Amino acid sequence: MAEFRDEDAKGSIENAKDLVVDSLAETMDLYGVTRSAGTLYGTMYFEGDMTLDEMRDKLGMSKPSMSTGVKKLQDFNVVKKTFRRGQRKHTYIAERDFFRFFSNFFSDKWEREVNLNLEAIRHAQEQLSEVIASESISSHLKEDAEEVYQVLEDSKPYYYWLQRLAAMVKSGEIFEMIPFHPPTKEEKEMNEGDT
Amino acid sequence: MAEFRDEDAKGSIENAKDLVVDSLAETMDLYGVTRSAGTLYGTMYFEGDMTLDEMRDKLGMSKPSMSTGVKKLQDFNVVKKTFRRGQRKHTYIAERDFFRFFSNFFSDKWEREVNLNLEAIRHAQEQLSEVIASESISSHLKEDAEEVYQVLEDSKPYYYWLQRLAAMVKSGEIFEMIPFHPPTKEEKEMNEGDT
DNA sequence: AAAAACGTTAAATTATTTCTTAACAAAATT
DNA sequence: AATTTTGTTAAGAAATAATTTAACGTTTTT
Repeated sequence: MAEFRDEDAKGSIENAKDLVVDSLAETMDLYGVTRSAGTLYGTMYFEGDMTLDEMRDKLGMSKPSMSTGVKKLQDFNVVKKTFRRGQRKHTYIAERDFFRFFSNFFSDKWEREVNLNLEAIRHAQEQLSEVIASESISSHLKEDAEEVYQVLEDSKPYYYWLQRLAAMVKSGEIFEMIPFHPPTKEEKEMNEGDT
Repeated sequence: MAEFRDEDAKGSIENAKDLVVDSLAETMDLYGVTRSAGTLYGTMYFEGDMTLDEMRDKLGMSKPSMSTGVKKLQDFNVVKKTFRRGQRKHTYIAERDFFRFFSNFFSDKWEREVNLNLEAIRHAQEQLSEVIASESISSHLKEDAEEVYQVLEDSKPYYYWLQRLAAMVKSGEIFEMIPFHPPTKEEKEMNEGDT
């Protein structure tokens, strides 16, 4: 009989973890990470370091899927390879500090955004400059080119700002700047709709 | 002859815009927005307000695609319906201020992340509490439940912090806090690899 | 009021992505 | 050195997602 209750309790604990794993997966889905990668991350979040075989057993998926999933999560900088003494298989560990998760994930994305777009803008402005400089082109078109040039020029401050933000997030400076605190009354109320 | 140069110039301008449209689309792809929605946004960014038919003509896609694409972008709060006087067709306009784009896009996502996960945590902790409170369960399992409970509890400060960040981004406070400035020497160097 | 135009929804097709099984390459053990 | 064991790559199958055509309801114009 006690045996039976223990089985129930075990299920309850697993169930509780699954609730959170699912919401972590949905969160990552929000940012364009596939649900299965998100589920893998969530699982590793609770299980600590794991081998590919352990992941496969836990998730009931194939080993190549685990391999590619881990790789993807490594690309996002939220999973790292670890050493487990006397363990032949590779082990991997998920970033369990969500502040660092945030930092790694978004600073990377934002840096890529900045580089990507500033480069596109540079090339675009080069082309536009040719049109603007050319003598044998109608003034109407030149004005068009100038207008587009200016629109691009005006967008640069945003990218410089984002670059700063990314740096501050990467360094952790942002976490000093915006301290965390116990939730205010309003914040608590926002999450007490359906008790 | 001048006619011909003008055609070239027109192509150059379109080409320059396309470069940036593509990088905007790739950027949005980075955050999980489909490329075609990103392309649509980029197009609207340069064209100003547009009707569905104008989008269809510009992108060479079907009207329902434009309709659903616009709807998606409205969900992200980066496109709004506008009034164009004496125009029967609906018109839509893209958010052209990237600061506001950032603000609308991320504050929404982050709020959803917070609500989603705090709710999951609340439910999970309820379940775990039952296990912890129960008399007829082995102490080993109770410890497990308590450990998981604590892990969840420890993650809450992150969500409260994210909630604050989202609020500051939404209100624009963050843009005062992290001012934008001309790029520093290092920042410029980062984007002058291939001139 | 009838006809036309517009936007959305539904159904079907197409394309893309994800996942698995199978084959391979690399590493470690015996 | 030979044999396992492990991880990744390749190819095929399955599942998802995106796109289009067609149909519908609504609004606007005449």
